[in-house]
Amino acid sequence: MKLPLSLTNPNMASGSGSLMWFRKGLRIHDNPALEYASRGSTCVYPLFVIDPHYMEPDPNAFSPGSTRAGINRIRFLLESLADLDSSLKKLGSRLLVLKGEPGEVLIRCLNEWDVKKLCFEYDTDPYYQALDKKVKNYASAAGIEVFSPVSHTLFNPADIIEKNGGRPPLTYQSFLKLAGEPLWASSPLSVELSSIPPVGDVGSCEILQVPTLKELGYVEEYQDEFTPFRGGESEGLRRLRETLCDKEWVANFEKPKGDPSAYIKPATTVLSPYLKFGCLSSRYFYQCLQDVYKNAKRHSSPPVSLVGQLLWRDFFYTVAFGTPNFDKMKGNKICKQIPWNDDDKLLAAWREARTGFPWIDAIMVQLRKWGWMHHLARHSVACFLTRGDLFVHWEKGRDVFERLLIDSDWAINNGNWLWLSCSSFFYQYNRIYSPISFGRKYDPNGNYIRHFLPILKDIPKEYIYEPWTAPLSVQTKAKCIIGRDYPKPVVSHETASKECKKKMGEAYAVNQRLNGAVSEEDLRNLRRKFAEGDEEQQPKPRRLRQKLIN
DNA sequence: GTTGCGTTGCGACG
DNA sequence: CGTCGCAACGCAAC
Repeated sequence: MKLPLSLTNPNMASGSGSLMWFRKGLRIHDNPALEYASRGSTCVYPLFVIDPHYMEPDPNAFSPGSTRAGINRIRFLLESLADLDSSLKKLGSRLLVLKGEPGEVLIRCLNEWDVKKLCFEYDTDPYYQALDKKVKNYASAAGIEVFSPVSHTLFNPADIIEKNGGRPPLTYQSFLKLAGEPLWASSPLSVELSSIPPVGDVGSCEILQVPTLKELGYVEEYQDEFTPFRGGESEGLRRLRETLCDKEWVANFEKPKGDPSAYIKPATTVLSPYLKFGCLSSRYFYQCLQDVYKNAKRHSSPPVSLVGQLLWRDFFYTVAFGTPNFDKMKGNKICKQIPWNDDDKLLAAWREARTGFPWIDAIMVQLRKWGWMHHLARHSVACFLTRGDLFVHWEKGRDVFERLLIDSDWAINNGNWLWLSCSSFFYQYNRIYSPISFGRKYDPNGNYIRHFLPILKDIPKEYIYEPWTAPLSVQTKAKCIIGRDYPKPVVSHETASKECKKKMGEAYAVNQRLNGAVSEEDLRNLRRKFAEGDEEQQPKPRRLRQKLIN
C-alpha cells in the first residue's frame, strides 16, 4: 500500500532520513532513539517488523498462540502497537508495519529507503545481540550512522560488569553497591515530544496496518477468560498514574508482604508487562517513585520497596548479560548442576493444572487465562515443580512461563527460575513452599481457588486446600468427587519434599566436591543413586528391578 | 578459617 | 501479629 502523499517527504532526494526501529521500547516518552531519529531529520520511518515465528499461529503449540508466545502476550503486543501507531499519528507520523524475518526486512528497508541514521534501543537479550550485530554491520558498511542507546534499564549492564572487574555481581547487595545512583536520577527525561518529521517515501515496500488477532490467523478462541490487562503506552501510563495516587501505599510498599491470592485487586502494581515491552520507561517510573519518597514521612527501601523492584530488574539484566548460557544449566558457570528428572507426565500435570493441589492448579489456571499472577504465586508453583516436590528441570518450567506470561522477560524469567530452583542466587533448599499451607495463610476460605477452579467451588473451606482428605459424603454434596471430577494429588507433599531435600543435599555435595565441574556421568551416577533410594522406600517387583539393572 | 547475612519457609508458641 | 527453633545453604567481608 502506498502512503498518502501528505505523509511523504517531497524533499527526499536532498533530505536526511532516519529509520526508527521499534522492538521493545514501544513508547513515545523517554525514548532517546526516537528523539535522536527525529532531531534534524527531514523524514523518519518508524518501523515495526512482525516476525511470523513470534506472531503467527502454531497449531502444534501446547496453548493457543504462536511458536514462541501465548495468545495473551501476542494480544498485548498488538494492543501496544496500535497504541503506538495512534500516538505517532498525533505527532504527524505513523507506524510502518512490515512482515518477515526482522534482519532481512531491516536490510531491505535500509537499501530502499532514504536512511542516513538507523536508531533503535540497545538490547542485551541474546536474540537481539545476534540480530543487531548483523544489522549494525550492514548499516555501517553502507555508511549509515547507527544510534543504539541504552534506555530499557536504569543502568547499562556493561558498565556495572566493567566496574566489577569484568564479572557480573552475583548478589543483590553487591549489585546495589556497584550501581549507586543512576546518572540521570535528577535530570529531566524527555517525556514529551511535540512532533516527529513526516514519513519518507517507502518505495515498493508493502506497508501493513497493525494487524488484529483475526488477521494474523487466530480464530475466535473458546477461552472464557482473557487477560484483564490491556497493552500499550497509554494504558501503562494510566496504570502508573493510578498507582501513584496512593502515595502512602507506594511509599510503604514491601514486596514480600503482598497477598498472592488477591486477584480482584492485585497486591502489586502489575506494571511488569508494560516495563517488559517498554510501554513504560523504567527510568520514568524510577523518577516518579523518587518524587513520592521525597514527599513522604518515611518509605521502604530496596530490596523490598518499589524502587527495589526496578533494581531487581536491572540486577537480573546485568547477570544475564554477563553470564554465558544464562538460560541453561549446562555450560552455565553460576548454575548448580543438579540431576533433575525428566518426567513429562509430572510436567504435563503441572502445566495443565491437574497436580491435584488446588493452590498450585489455581495458579496455573490464572497463568493460562491471565498471563499474569502474583510474584509469590509464581514462587509457589516454581518451587513445587522443581526442588520442592516434582524435581522436574527448571528449564521446563521456564519454557512454560516464557510462553504464557504477558510480562515474560528473558533475563528476569531465567533469573527467577535459577533462584527458585536453588540453582543460583539462592541456596536454602530446606525452605520449601507448602502447596497446602502457604496459600491458606493468605486466603483461608479459598476464594482464589474457587474462582480459578470452579469445580471446587462448593468444597468446604476445611478441605479446599487438600480436597482428597474430604469424606466422600462431603465430596458428593459438593458435586466434586476427587479422582473423578478433580485429580488426586500427583505426589504426597510430605514424602516428595523430604526426597527433594535429600536429593538437593547430595547434588550440592557433588557440586562442592568437584568445584562446579560436574560431568554428565556424575549426574548419571546421582540419578542412579536416587533411583536406588526410591526402591528402598517402595520396593519394586523383582521383574521390574531386574529391568532397571539391565 | 570464621562470621554475618541473605526480598518473600514452616510450624509452634505467645 | 511477632518471635523462635528447625536445619543449614553460599557468598562476601574480615
